[in-house]
Amino acid sequence: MPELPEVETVRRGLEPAMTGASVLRLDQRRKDLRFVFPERFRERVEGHRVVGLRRRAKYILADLSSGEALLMHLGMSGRFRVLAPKGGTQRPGKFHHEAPALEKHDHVVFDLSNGYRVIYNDARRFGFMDLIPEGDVASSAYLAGLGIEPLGNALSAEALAGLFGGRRTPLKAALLDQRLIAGLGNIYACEALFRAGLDPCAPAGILALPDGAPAAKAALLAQVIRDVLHEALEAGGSTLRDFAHADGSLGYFQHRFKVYDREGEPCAAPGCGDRVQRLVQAGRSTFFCATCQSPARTLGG
DNA sequence: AAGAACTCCTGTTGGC
DNA sequence: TGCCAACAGGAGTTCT
Repeated sequence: MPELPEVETVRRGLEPAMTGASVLRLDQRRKDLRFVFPERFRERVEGHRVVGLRRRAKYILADLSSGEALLMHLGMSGRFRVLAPKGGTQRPGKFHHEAPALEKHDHVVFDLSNGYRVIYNDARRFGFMDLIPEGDVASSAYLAGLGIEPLGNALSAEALAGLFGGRRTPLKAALLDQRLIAGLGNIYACEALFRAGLDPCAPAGILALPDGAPAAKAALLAQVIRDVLHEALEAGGSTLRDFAHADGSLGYFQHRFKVYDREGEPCAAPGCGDRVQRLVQAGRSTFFCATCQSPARTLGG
């Protein structure tokens, strides 16, 4: 499920349960997810406090008092359930004795000193976890090559032109390339291109002028990427109130996508009248409106 | 060396 | 109802 807004929503949901609490017990219920768990995983986590919870791109990082960071990636189907302690959060050490039985694909269980229980569930097991010394996190193979965070000021017209300039790979593929922009996935790549009126098949290099300066559509694309991510974050955040029962997908279904997964439906643009089409790029479905995102409009903007 | 194809795994959906 | 193929929000590796 997770692209950047979903991962950030999950991080915020985990925060009250994990930040400041110690991991009393870690139950690792199989030897691997996408990769084998780190050596002595349980021993290296148990007894240590979660000093902070961060996010980089689609990774969640729990900084531990041991000096290591627990790095977690949700892959395609990873999700967390957060079970509140019986009697509320003001009763440290009280466990939810009536915790429901574990479910299929529950792979890791964290029991925390504040009574919360956090369960990682991942049917497809494309997710993974690792432990990395704090000082090596930024230079780790996971994070070192990641591109810019798309939520902040780093995503500017100039940045887009610099990253995409000269590339002949399709715009859609460039948006999915985590080495360029870190955090976009298939949904928001489709949605952003629709909002910007850009042809997913157009070469990424059109965002830069011949002299390398950003084209007008680079500013537009940067803006709509930020917009669509912020809107998705708000949709996720709106459900955070009862995140104690969250499964990570909360907020997700509230989104109303303009093109994603809407093949054959009318284009959402007023007066357009065309229908959303689907094509496959680099093995992934691209949804778009051939009228609103025509090559002519793409070049014109 | 860029870009596309293939790969991991399981669950869901849609067609017949 | 069963059966089977296609597809799924990610991303590393392997090909051309």
